[in-house]
Amino acid sequence: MSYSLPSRGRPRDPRSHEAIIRATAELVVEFGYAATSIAAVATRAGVGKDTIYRRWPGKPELVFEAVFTTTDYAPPPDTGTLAEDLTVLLQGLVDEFRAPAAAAALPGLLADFAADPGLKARIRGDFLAPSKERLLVVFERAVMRGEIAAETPVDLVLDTLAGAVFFHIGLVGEPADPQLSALLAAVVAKGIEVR
Amino acid sequence: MSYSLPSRGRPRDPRSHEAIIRATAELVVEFGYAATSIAAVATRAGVGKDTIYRRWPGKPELVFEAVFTTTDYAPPPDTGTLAEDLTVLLQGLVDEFRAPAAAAALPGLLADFAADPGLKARIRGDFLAPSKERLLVVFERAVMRGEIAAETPVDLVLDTLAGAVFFHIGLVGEPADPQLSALLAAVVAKGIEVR
Amino acid sequence: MSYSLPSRGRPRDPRSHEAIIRATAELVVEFGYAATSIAAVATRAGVGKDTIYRRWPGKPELVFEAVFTTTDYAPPPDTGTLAEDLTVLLQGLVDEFRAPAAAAALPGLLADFAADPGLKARIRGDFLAPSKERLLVVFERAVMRGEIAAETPVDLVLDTLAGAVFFHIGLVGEPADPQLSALLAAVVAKGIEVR
Amino acid sequence: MSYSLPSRGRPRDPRSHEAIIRATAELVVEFGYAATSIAAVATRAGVGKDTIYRRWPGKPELVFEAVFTTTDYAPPPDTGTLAEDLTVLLQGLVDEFRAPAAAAALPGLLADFAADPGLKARIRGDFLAPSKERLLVVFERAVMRGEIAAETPVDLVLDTLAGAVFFHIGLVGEPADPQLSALLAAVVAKGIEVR
DNA sequence: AAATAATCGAGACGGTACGTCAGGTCTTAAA
DNA sequence: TTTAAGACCTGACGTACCGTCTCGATTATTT
Repeated sequence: MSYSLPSRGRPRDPRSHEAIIRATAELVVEFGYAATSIAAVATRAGVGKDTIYRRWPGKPELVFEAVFTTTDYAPPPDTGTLAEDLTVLLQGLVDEFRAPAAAAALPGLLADFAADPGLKARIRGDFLAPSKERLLVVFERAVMRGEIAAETPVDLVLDTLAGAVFFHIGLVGEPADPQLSALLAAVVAKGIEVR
Repeated sequence: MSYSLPSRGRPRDPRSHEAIIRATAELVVEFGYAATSIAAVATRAGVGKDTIYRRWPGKPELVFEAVFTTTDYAPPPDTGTLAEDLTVLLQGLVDEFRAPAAAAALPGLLADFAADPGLKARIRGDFLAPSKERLLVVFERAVMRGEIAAETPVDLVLDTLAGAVFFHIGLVGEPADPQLSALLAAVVAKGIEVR
Repeated sequence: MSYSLPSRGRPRDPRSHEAIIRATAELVVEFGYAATSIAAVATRAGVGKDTIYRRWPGKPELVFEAVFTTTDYAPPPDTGTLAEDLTVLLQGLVDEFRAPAAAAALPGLLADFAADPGLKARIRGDFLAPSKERLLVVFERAVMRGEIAAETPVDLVLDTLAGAVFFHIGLVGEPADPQLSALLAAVVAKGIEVR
Repeated sequence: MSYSLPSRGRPRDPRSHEAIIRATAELVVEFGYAATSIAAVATRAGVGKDTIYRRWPGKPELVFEAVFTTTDYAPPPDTGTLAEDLTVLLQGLVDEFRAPAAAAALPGLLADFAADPGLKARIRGDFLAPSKERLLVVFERAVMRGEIAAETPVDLVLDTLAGAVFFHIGLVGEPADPQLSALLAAVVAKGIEVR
């Protein structure tokens, strides 16, 4: 996610970018999303505030990038059954939501995205896009195996999976349950299977 | 949810209480959760700020009460099948989440609750308690009918249902789909049925 | 200085009056004039705020009475010479200004009196009246002794004496100088003597 | 009186400084010292509150600077006699105390300075310093002329003059008497003269 | 080499909201 | 009618962030 592209003049220092991202992630973990101010990020990164605003429109976009840099380019799971594929996929979501920075940032971050009309449209794109691609492949294979119908609503299933994990982990703050992914995957898989 | 109970001295004016609640709900609908300030609520309610702080510890608690005064004491559905019971129950959640004030407040409200350790513990209690009671009854009947196992995890199912609706409606902002409740209920019901 | 006179119903409890005066004097000494609030006085006196407002119009009047209850009905000095009479009179002023409660209250008290048109007119009356009476007698005797002219401006001399003591003691906070009264009296006496 | 001296970053806008000073002086004249709030100053000056707090620690320091910007660098009077020198000097004090802003601000200002231990020490320095320098020169000349003793207590005389004027003009609010300076100067001069 | 231009850290700028506190009035039940 | 208690509205307090701006200085590209 990049936000500008100048050409002449002094080029932007990439070390600033990195320092800002790191400072943001640290502060979010230490103090939470709401208590993380741009000014504090600038101070910790040893950077001027403008250097931040020059690169990101605001806190939501900055924190999003700082927290989700570990964009997983993991290949879609292919275990042979829908339930196990979903388990792997869900475990990825769980891991993502349970990462310290993400866990600390997600509720406030999603709230800020939802509150801004321009950002709201990007929740599905920015937050869920990687998972959706993998889910699509998983579904394709499941359709070919005859496990689910071709018209199974991907978005709704994805919202359900993400919503369940977000609510269970991010909001309610349930302790880590190693069987969560398998349990949820089993329910959903069985729920959408044709027979 | 009440926050005080004095006895001597001038009693608190219930009209202030009501005016504050109404003003809060209006402002949340008009400007959103984040842009609703205590001072603005006080002004619109024709009330001093202290009168608000005397009754509620802060914005989250105030908005929660203002938005969820319509605590539904609806009886648990009893249609005869789990899927239909869940459909009714889910429709209640959808209606609740789609109410103007709730839709405007929920993301920010849940974020503020999640950010405060003291409030986080109350998300399950305050937000989900009514639904959980009804779901428990629905599950009891389903167990008696032999549709689901006795040990079906109520909390996880509830988090899934609420999370799905919150993500789909509240965050992503999908347009109203009259079949959403039925679809989701069918998937989950089938997913947790014993056979 | 009394501010009200009811007649029917429950009579006012004189112990409240005393408790309020004492609490006021204590708080002024402990925290200063500005930091002494009516609410704090009420709490320490074990009294409701209205009981205070029913007897005094506001903080300035209350503190004035609390701090200057020791209204000195001392007779005018009569030592035989103007300089010595003035020394005694001045020592009275110095003692009054150096009393803990008065020292703590005077600057703020005079400021509040000066800021209110209604009270400003009473500075000369309430604060300086007792001293003026005694100074008048002292002057009469000095005139008869031929030390000063008959038309010596009493008010101006009194303002000078009071102003000097207030500035030196109350504002600048000079440490106690036992010779201050004599020194100042000598200067002024010599300054206004006819020869 | 300056309160900060940074070097890096955007320099402070001198127009803000000027606008704040002017707004302060205006408000003090219009509404009095106590009724002049920092917020009101900020609004009238078209300035944020922080811009004020960045330059002055609080209202007393701000008002002091706003009211006494006309620091008189007038040379010490040199008329040939102590009494006339004092008359000129006193007339300067009278003019200063009778200036609209000063008259409106002085009682409250001095009270706030006296109430704060840190500021109290500065009354003699900030308020009286210019007059003291001139009085010292006047006294030196008077000593050389043999009018007064070398050890005449400058501070006490200054407190007396300032206190007299402050009490007579500032507190009691006596109307303008063109002969006041001469009268007071005559008394004090005669009072401290050696013969 | 000189001019142009965008960057950098720093921090001032006008706003807005925060949560607390004081002032002075009003309202209860009890005396 | 007073009392203690305490709620009420108003408005000021001093702090913290917001996102923009202005400074001198630095580092590129363009002339």
